[in-house]
Amino acid sequence: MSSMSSTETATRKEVYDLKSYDPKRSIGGLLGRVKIEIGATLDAELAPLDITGAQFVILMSIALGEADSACELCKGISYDPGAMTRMLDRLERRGLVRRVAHPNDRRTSNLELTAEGKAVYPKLRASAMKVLNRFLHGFTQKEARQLESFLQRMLENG
Amino acid sequence: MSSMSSTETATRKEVYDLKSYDPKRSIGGLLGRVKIEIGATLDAELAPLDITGAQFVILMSIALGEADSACELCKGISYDPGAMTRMLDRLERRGLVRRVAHPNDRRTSNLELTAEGKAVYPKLRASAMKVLNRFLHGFTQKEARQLESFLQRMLENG
DNA sequence: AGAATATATAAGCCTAGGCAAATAAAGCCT
DNA sequence: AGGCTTTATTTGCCTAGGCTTATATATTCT
Repeated sequence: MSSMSSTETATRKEVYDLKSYDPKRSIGGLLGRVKIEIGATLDAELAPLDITGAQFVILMSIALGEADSACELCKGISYDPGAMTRMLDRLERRGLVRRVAHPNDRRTSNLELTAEGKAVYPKLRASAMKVLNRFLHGFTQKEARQLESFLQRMLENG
Repeated sequence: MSSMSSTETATRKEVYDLKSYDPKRSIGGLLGRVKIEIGATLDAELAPLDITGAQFVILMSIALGEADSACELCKGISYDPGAMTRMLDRLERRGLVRRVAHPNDRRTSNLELTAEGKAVYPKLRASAMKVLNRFLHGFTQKEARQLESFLQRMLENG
């Protein structure tokens, strides 16, 4: 465990208190703005492919085999089922995704990338990487791993 | 400057490369999910006050004197001007915000919290703090400051 | 097997943000 | 002053997600 600085006491368990909490400079405010900036930059990067940030998330999930049905997709990323139906309609119309009949369960469909979807995937991956690397410019590997660890810990607290 | 580990070379300037990049565990993916989780938790916390997360951001900006017009608000948080007009309409209808004529510029209005808005503000502040502290459970002050610094650096890279 | 329950998707309605065009008021230029 | 540009806000139209209800299919229970 790390040592405590002189401003920390054994009774102070929480990061922010009424005096020190500055909404704008807080982790909450910063996180929101960073997310917006990354999102906007990614959207700009994906615009030539005519793919939105939201579509990017879905396509990546399918490509990585994290979900092979609409329902699993929704669970994985807290997305509304109704919105997911329409999202998949759009991706199917665009020729990137295919709904394939499930052999044992007629309620659901297995989701697959089409040939075109598979062709686009590496570009999506590269775009996301490029954007992230830009925002992480000047970060050492160690710092990046530490940031990942902080965010992971926050998720686990949720 | 920090020293480089054995896995870092002078030529490796970027955090993610094609081999190591795992979209889901990446800082981008984690950031998105943490933002969603914090947002959902804050919404639940604010629900009794009948105030949404989006409204929270606006009210806090006005309360902190970061913006006294719709235009400044939009610039500060990358929000659409049209959406802002309607957002302020809603907040005004709810009696939390007031548009006051600007003495020298008849294009714009100064924004103020009403008495009710001022009364709600401390509750908003406390709610946000509570939510953040929950997600930062187990973080030392030092770690929290480091996370703030990382996010700030990302913003500056944007 | 039959009934009750759970799951997966879809459709309808509502709200809210993004974009573009419209309006109004400043500011500037000469 | 008159005209051009910029700034601030507003409105209409479009898109997309959230919530609720409907429908079809599985699963479970007895």
